[in-house]
Amino acid sequence: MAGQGHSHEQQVEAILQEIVDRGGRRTMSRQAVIRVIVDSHGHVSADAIASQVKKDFPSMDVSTVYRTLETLRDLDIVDRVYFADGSTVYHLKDHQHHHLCCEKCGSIEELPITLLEGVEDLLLKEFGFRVKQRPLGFFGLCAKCAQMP
Amino acid sequence: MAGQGHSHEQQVEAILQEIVDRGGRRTMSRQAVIRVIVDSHGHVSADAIASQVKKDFPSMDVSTVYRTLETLRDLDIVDRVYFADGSTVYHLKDHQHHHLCCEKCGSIEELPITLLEGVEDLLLKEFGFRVKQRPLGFFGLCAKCAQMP
DNA sequence: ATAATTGCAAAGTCTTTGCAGTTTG
DNA sequence: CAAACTGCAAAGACTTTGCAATTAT
Repeated sequence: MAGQGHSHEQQVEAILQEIVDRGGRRTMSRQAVIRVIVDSHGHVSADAIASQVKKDFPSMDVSTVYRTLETLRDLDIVDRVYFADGSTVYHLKDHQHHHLCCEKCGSIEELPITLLEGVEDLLLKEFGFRVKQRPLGFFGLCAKCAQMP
Repeated sequence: MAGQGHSHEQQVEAILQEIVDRGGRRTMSRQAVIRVIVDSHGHVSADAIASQVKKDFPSMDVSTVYRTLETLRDLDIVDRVYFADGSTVYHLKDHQHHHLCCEKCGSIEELPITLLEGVEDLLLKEFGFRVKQRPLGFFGLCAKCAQMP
């Protein structure tokens, strides 16, 4: 499994290893994509990954990024999240959390996935609805931007 | 189908009137689109609106649906919501609520928008983050589907 | 060797836009 | 009549896919 509190380098390594273990192959493209995801603290768009990777491998095509992303999702290593503002980001699955997304400065702060546990319990007790845990993005103004109008 | 027909009729009328009041024009296309939104209990995709409307007005183009939707959003009558499963729906703004979306049977249940007030207060007090109210969709299994596995 | 993977080009969604003709006020 | 609105076609953003060439094992 992907390592917990180790260096990013090791984490990339662990994920590549997991791909290999499951019959996939170790390639530069995959390494590059995984590196960006790991480095990015857990929330990047496909496009951001592509541009980032192209700095080192200009020949890399977006389709390869999407295919790598698909592979990582199939392996349950990466999760695709659709935010309430319509944007789409990818992040490591062992790094689940909600987000505070500032609409003004674009900053993204992470929040424990447990934040909504109370609400989820209520939905179960009250409606019998079993929520499937999904990282959510709350949009609004961060502390800084809320102060200076 | 004809149960609430009349009150819906009036609601459509009111919205058309509001468009006119603000300088817009009363057209059949708009009336048809608005009718579908009003009838649909508050959550329809652009595509669903288009197919619905085309039953009566086969010549209606999707672009007109999108433009009408844009107009209604500009007038703050309709809201566009991006759900966490990647789907996009439109609903009347005066009818704000969260949703319980069953991944199995596709049912959508409405919840008071106040559901997350506690969480929002916490985010404000704890992080100084001012959440902009947005209807969210919680995905999972509804009571019925949760029982029969 | 041989099966997985990639780059490229093309296609598929969903949504928006330019334009010329039509309709509303 | 003038401005607003519509249909149609085309384009744009984002994502997926077919295929021949490349690469990892």
